[in-house]
Amino acid sequence: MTEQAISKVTMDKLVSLCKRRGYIFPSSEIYGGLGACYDYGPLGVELKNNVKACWWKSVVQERDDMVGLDASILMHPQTWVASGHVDGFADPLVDCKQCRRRWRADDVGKPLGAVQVYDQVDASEARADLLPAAGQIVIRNIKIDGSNGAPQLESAGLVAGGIWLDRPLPKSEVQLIGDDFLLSPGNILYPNLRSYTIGFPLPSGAALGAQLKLVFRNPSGLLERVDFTVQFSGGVTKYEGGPYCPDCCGDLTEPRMFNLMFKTYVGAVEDEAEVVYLRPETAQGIFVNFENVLASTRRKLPFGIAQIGKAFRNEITTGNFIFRTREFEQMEIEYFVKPGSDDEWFQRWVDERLNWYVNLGIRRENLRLHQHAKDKLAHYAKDCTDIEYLLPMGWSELEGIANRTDFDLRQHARHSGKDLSYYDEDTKEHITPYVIEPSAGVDRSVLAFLVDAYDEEPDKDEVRVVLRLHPALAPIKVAVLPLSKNEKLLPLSQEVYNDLRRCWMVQYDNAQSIGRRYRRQDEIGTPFCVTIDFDSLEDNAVTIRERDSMKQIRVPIEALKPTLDAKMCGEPF
RNA sequence: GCGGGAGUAGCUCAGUGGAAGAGCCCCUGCCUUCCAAGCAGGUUGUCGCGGGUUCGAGUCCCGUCUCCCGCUCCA
Repeated sequence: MTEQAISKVTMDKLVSLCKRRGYIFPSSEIYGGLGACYDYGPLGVELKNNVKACWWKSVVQERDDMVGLDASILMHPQTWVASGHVDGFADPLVDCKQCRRRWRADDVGKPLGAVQVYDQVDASEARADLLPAAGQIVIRNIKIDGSNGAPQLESAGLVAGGIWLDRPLPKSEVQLIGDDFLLSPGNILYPNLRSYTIGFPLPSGAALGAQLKLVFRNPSGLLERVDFTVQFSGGVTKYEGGPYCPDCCGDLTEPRMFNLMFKTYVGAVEDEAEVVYLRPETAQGIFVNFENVLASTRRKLPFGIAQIGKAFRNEITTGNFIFRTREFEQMEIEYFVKPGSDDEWFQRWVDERLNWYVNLGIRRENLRLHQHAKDKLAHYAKDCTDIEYLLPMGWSELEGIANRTDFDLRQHARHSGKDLSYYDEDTKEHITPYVIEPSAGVDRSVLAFLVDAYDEEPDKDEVRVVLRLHPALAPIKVAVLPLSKNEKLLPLSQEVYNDLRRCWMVQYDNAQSIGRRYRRQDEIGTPFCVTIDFDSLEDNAVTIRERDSMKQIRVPIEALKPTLDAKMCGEPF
């Protein structure tokens, strides 16, 4: 069922439906659009508001330990210095000239340093005990520039070369895997005070002055490359610099800076005005208000602050409809806990948040948790688990739950000079709380709810398209449909419509055939249709038709509201 | 930014240098009866933009803009 359902929905179909029915439009479309910006149409804004309302209800209204906040988008510029965004949120990027892949300059490693080539190695210096263990360095290749080195490499001579790494690597993590000419168990690893020399036989054809490339995997699993010139006198060779493409070891372009924070100016005269940023995350608005909330609401640990709001990131690469946009909306919680209880609360929030999606109708098998490897964590995080959804283009992150430790509060205390500690009355001491941050994307959630709800089923020669949205999320809860446009049905239909619309978003539609109107409501996800027919004029009863099963029940008009209410709260149809 | 794809009706798309089209959608009318029904009508186009070639360009050439997908990161 799942595989089938997923295979039915494609981004193209969904994008088309969204535009056709008024969920989501490309931004500024009459001017040709603006990349990666979208506008929520009449139905989209309802869905999005419902998603936010369900979240707010779940994490604020129904909890004792949470309060809300709505901080401004523009904040004091120092905020972003303290948070690390000014320094750390500008990505220098490089492109590989060979394979065209793009990398963060940080990720491609730093130059290895000098290379020495020896003309002779005394076998007694071999330190086989240092060759070892877990696989981190892999020497994969050595080439002679300007030729396809292979023929010359077949008869490796007795001469040995060495690579001198400026960055020493732990011995226990060093492994030389020599499945080609380069390495054999006899290869030599010289430990040095601050570096290693890895010995290897030079190809016999490598003449004095030959240009060599050494390519190997570094501890992160990325390729690194050293270019050097053979000098049999034992001297230090020329070092070509780097780094190189971690994927193919091709040459990279110069790093280019991309600032991921949108800048703007406070003050009407631009060149005298102060630079401020559009916030790249809502979280900092919570941290800077920690003391205000604490003082005004008399909270005790553990407690949390929830916020929904726009955030802006000048992404280099956007795309995938509303999944990755430069302007987006977040639903964030900063949940403050006593240090030591952070691991437990972290897990509780992961469970809590996962259940939220499931309770709103997303199939569990289309969700998964992804725990970040410790060495991939952001600088502020001790732990991080993503909630991922199986979108048509693959598993994609909807929400990240991070253990941010006390990093943010300490940073803001330091930069602002204010005391952001919490007085623990149990232990009579001041502590800086740890914080668990469940941070969800509104737009991504909307997309996931739409994708998961989208269904097609055969209907004679046609296909019935249904958005099986949870009633709490559906933009229109009820459609009121007179069976025909006959005037006699009008007064009662209007009466029912006007009564219901005081409770829910209701649509009135008398155009075209009843079947067509049902299908239209199915396609926009309306869970219930109420039909007024000629019998209604006599018996004061109407028909409720349910979206998913297309089943119908007849109820007295006076029982209509409570019946619909019960059905929307999950009573079986 | 690099690579690929695409711009023709609200949507999906066809269109061979010679009158801008189809299906769906939408709207109006008829119908006393329940799942995109039928019948009769109807609206909707700077063919992305600007040049050029040509008697004639949606079609060929050049330029340009925009959007989509992938590559990095993240909500």
